[in-house]
Amino acid sequence: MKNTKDQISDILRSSHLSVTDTRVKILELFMKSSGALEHSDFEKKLAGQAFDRVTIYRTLQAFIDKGIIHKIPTTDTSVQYALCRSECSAEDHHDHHVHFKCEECGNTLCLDDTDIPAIQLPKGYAAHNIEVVVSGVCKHCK
Amino acid sequence: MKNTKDQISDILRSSHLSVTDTRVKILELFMKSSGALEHSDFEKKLAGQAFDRVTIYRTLQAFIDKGIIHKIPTTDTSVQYALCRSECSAEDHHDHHVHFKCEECGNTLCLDDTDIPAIQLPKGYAAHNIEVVVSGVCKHCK
DNA sequence: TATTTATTTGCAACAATGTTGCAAATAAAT
DNA sequence: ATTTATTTGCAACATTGTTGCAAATAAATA
Repeated sequence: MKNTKDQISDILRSSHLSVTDTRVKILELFMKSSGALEHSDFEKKLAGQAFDRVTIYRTLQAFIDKGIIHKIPTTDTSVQYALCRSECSAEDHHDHHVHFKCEECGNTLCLDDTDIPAIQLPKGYAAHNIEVVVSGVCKHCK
Repeated sequence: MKNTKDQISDILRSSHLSVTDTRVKILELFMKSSGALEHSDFEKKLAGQAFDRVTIYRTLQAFIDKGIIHKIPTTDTSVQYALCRSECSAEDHHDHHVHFKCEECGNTLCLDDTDIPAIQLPKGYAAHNIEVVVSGVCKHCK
């Protein structure tokens, strides 16, 4: 049974990313978090510690590129990020789960076991990807 | 058969909004457009004409508040807006349709007649609203 | 382990986007 | 036509995201 630091190093190395303090720290925060995180969460959580804003942007983008995290759509200007399940890779994502945004606690969760239903599009439309975001009240807030 | 200007005045008046140049112009652009629009589209389309950036922000917010337009979720920082169907009001929205983003032309469309399927959430979760955004290739680009 | 090479970081500077208060302008009500 | 309420434009500011480049760090090699 490996500790978290080793797990994180493994993830980074298998994605061909150097193991650096910022990347380890950001992955740790993702693993500790129950829900999705956005850029400003990292600025807050890492405040005081010497992590540059720009480095956080670049780290999140690198994680996206490597298929370590994925984005969740929102109706505001924030961008929500969540860890991909272990089966995801840069080439082949299968985040085919529903996202849930709780109106009470504000948290956004991946419902990993809730499948996205098939959708019958009008004639002439080809679907490559389907995003579903449900909002409501989560089980912790009800 | 009413002309567009009269239709627009009616929409504004029935939403208890004064009929002003900016509001009429922005509603016209929505009605002319085949797809969703974002803030920067208005800055571009209205460039040269004397419409303030702040006024555009406030106009879009007012239209949201009154149920004239709705937002469409995205994975970037843009905010997409589209006209609500006539049946929508400030109190009662029924945008229960699927949104489609074409990867070719970049346009985002409301598929007004494509219903959102029921989703079986895990025990303890209550759904209030469901957003579905499909990306792929639209019928004009295929 | 020491050195070289490749990658990553932090900084500065900038661009784009969004917000607020307030006086002037305009629309609606009287 | 005048009063009242609403909306607008401006200025100023806050937040968010981007780029180039030199210094720092990690990985690869000897």
